[in-house]
Parts: sequence; C-alpha cells; structure tokens
Amino acid sequence: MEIQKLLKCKAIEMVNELYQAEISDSDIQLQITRPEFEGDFTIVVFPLTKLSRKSPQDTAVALGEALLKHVPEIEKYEVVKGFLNILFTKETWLNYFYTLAESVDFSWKTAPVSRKIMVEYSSPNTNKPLHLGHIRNNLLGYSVAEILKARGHTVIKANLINDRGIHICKSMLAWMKFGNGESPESSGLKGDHLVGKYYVIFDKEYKKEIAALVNTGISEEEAEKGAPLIKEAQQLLQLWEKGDPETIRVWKMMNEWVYAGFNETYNKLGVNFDKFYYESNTYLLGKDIVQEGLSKNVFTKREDGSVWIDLTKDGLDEKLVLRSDGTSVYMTQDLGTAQDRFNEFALDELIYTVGNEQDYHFKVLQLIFKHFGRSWWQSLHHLSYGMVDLPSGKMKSREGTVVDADDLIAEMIQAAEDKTKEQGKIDGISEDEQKELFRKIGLSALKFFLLKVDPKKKMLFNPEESIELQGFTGPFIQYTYTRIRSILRKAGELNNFNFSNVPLHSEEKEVIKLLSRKDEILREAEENLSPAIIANYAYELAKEFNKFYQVHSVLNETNSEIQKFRLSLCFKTAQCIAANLKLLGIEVPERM
RNA sequence: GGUCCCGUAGCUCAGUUGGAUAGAGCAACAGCCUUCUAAGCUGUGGGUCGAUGGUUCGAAUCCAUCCGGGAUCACCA
Repeated sequence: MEIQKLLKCKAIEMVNELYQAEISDSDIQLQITRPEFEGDFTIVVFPLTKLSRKSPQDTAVALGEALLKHVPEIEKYEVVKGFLNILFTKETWLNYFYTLAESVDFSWKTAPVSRKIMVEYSSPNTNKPLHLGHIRNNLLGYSVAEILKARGHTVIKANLINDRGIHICKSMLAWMKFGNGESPESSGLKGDHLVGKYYVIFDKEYKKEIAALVNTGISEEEAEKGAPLIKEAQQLLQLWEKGDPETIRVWKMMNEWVYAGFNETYNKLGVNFDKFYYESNTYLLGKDIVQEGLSKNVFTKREDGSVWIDLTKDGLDEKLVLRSDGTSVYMTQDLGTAQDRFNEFALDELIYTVGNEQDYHFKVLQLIFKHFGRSWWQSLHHLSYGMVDLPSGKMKSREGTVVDADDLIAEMIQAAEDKTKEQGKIDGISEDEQKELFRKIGLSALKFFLLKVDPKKKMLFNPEESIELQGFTGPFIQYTYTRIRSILRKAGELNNFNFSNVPLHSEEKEVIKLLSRKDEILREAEENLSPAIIANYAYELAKEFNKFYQVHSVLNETNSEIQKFRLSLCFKTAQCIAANLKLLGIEVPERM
C-alpha cells in the first residue's frame, strides 16, 4: 500500500479509537511536510480539537503517540504548533520503492469506473491555415484525451471541421476571380496556405470596394452590406446550399487542399483523431430538437417564425435557436450534434475544447438540455481555455499579427538545432538522428511552453522564452532523461536487485516520494482536465532527480547493492518522466 | 450597462481546493566541471498575494464592496 494511504487509514482508526468518533477520509487533513521540518507527512490537527476537546498540542501528541505505538512503519513523530509531523522509517520507503521497481513496466492506477468520453478538439475553419491559438487548442485536447486514457477511460478524439458557410465562400470567390487556376501543385504552396491567401485577397478587395463606396457618400455600414463582392459571396453560399455542381466542385477541391495542409500540420504536431465530423453534414441536425423544444414548451416561436429560448430565470438572456427563415444557427447545430453523439456512442461524457470566448454559448447549450430533462446534461463539459497573447498584444488575423502554426514549428526546430549545435555534444550522431533530435527538442520546447500554464488562464507567448532550453522547459526535462539513459546504457542490464539494507539519503528519498505521487497527480490532472498539472510534476521530478545526480554517483559506487538501488531509482525515474511527457505529446531522445 | 473570468517577485508562472516563515523559472550577482552529459547544481538579493472590510484557531485561497485588465451579451461562427 502507498505510504500516504497507510498513514491516512491508521490516523482515522486512531482518532476513532481515541475519541470514540466516526470520522472518515475527508476529516483527516494530510499534507507533505514542508522541507524546513523533519518528517514525511503532516497531519493538521486543528480540526480534530473539536473531538478531543484539548489543545492542538495535546491532541497532536496523543495522536502521535498512538500512531507510533500501532504503526511499526513509523519511525518518529514531532509536534510543531498544531502540526503533527510523521517520519517513516527508511525501510518503509525502501520497501515501497522495491515494490514499485519490481514491476518492470510503468503503469498508473486507473479510475474505479471506466467511462466513455468524447473529446472534441481542433475544430478548424477551412478558409485559413492554423495559427498559434489552434496549437494551444490541439495540444490541450490531445493531452487531455491522453490523460483520460491513462486513467483507463475509453476516449474518442473528435474533430468537427467547419467546412461550410460564408467564410469558405469568400476564399472560393477570390480564387475564382483572381486565381487563374492556381493550385498547390502549380504554386508550391501548402494547400491551407493557398486557400488562406485567397481569403486575404478577398478581404483586401472587399475593403477597396467599401472605401470606394464610402467615397460616393454612402455610410460605412451600408457600404459593407452593399459591396458587390460580399453580395457575390452570399450568392455563392446560396448556390452551394442548392447543390450547384460547379460550386460544389470548387468547394470540394479547395477543401481537399486545406485538408492535405491540415494533415501535414497535425502530423508535425503529433496529434490525431478517431472521428471527423464535417459541418456540411451536420449543419441541418438539430431541427428535430427545435421541434421537441417547442412541444415541450421549452422554446417559443415568435410571429416571424424564429424560435427562442428564454433563459432569464437562469440569469442569462433570451437566445435564438432557429432563424425566422427556418435555417440553423450555430446553436441549432450544436444541439443536434450533441444529441447525435450521445445516441451513437452512448457517451458518459462529452468534452468540448473551445476557447473561453465561447463560455456563454456552452452555458446555454448545457442549460437547454437541462430544461429538456436529458439525464446527461451535466456530462457536457466545456474545456474552456484562455487566449494566447503576444508581447505585442493580441493576435488579430486582420492585422496580420497571427503566428502561423507551420512557421512557428519550423522556427522552433531551427532554434533547437542552433542551440544544440552550440553545445557541441552531438558529434558521432548520424545526420538523420540529428534531424530527429532537433525535431524532438524543438517540439518539446513548444509543447511544454504552451501546456505548462493552467488551461483556464490566458497566456503570453514570448517567442524568445519559448525557445529556451534551460529552466522550466521541455528540453530541460528531456535532458534529465538523457542523462539517466546514458547511465543505464553504461551500466548494462539490471537484474537480481535486493536493496532492503542500503542507506537512504535525503536526495534519494525525495525522488522516491515524488515517484509515489504519480497516481494522485494523474487523478488530479483528470479531475481538472489540466495537462499543466502533469507538466509541473514532470518538471519537479526532473529537478529533484538532478539534485540526486549532483551529489551521488551511480556508476562509481563500489557497493553493488547500493549501485543496484540507484540504478533502479534512475530507471524508474526515467520511465516516469517519459510516461508523463508522453501524456503531453512530448517524445524523449536517447541522447542530446 | 448586465453576466462571466483574471489580478501573486522586474518579467513568465506554481501554490496540493482554508494550514506552518507564499514557491519555481527567467533576468541580476557569487560559487561548483582531471569525477555517470554544466541544457546541470548551490547560494544571495527581490513580495502590502490589486485595495479595504468581513467570516475563524488560521485567508493568496471563502464572502462583500471598490480599483484595474479581459471576454461575452448578433436572425455571426
């Protein structure tokens, strides 16, 4: 049993016995002892004084004595103010680590109940290439899915591609008017970038028309609505909805270009999907739901035919769910797809990875299903993440301040190459292996930088900091891993260990303690849908290992029992680092 | 204006969901490589946890008010 769990159980037992009480798990406040005090774990006894009717000091001593008497694993206890510090024996820690090291593979404790969870993420528009904001989305969604899998859940990674609507018509129209048949093949441009180029051209030409109209004395608002280009784009959308063969042909062709481009970016990022949805297929869903809402009197129809839900009692506003002309809005579709997914997969949970600018939308979505009386309305989760800002301010596509995903990835890999070459440690590694190494380092810098921050919070992307290889970074953790691998390679095979009788130094114990927290960390990451918790843990573990590495030699240790113990410690630490980085989508190199 | 989120060291972020003297990284300064990879380790300086009041044995954490920043309130997505 884990040492922490053991202590908790025993503490409950002792308290109940001492005070004829019936406390449970949550009544014992257990924490890790702060480094300035002696001990492994600390029980906060203030809450127990109500039962004992004694001072914190006396209560702590009484509990400490009882524990010391009944739990042989405990070496000693110490009371400081209202805090009971418990120190376990060296053997207890060594035994714990022995059982951990005995199983060769790394594994986590899984959740008591395995659930079926769909994680939707990425969900791009097909009119422009991916940018830095999408990267945060993709990495978060992917990582959360991996975390849930590690907890033993069945996860379906879903990508709902927004492939229809006025935005794609704009790109199409510009290409038809100004493209001269340009294709990814003829231009050498990546498909999504090519389509994005025409989206920009549309915007430019459209603005020219607006300016010209304003010059003739028309108001700006009128000009925006009346410009020929926007009208043409709207006509194109109507043609698309009617299924006009030529329009559909161009639409399909340009979307194929975009998908090829996206796939390239997804592959570089190392993210993947089990299921793709396309809005062109799903945008009509949800009309049944509207009917159901009307018959249940959850929705109301107005004179003009539009359908609304009144959420003023929930502290929100009235919200449109169907236009007066009977066409869908975003909400209509989302209602339909959510229902569809629960029907098709019998999901226990549906997680949407979408920026926090849509908090309101998802609040409404959930409330609607609540009013419908769906049993699963609480199983809808919005993994709401903060925007990525630049030192220069916000990213705005119109002002050209977006950071392109492909460019950024290339820059990170280039920076990794430059810095690695500066170090001069990679002689004797083949060209191919070097390239692979630069890729792993560059991507780890990028991924770790974006994932180490609490998803809920907006974050600042500082390009210079992101390519750093020192300190709280992905490459630092990778570096720690390669130092361990180097030791293990030189040590050869690791067998027949038995280290019940070796000395245990504080640096070794600290590493073991951290290793022992792997399961609670994963559980916490699951609970909060937060890869940042994993990132912080991996960093802490690497840091703690480096402290050990600095003062204790493994290969030069002459006592073979001690050496085997340290080799095991190295091995398990490396495994734990690699496994946690994998949850973040970060690969580890063998040397760097 | 209504609703929601955020405010912690010069900068970027943690803070185990109410516990001990609030921690890391970067930046600055000072040390440590004939020893398993110095992309490392050790140390120093740096704080009115936005402000005020409240809740209690105890508050960065919970409540109220205020200040500052952001998001959102479309027959857009």
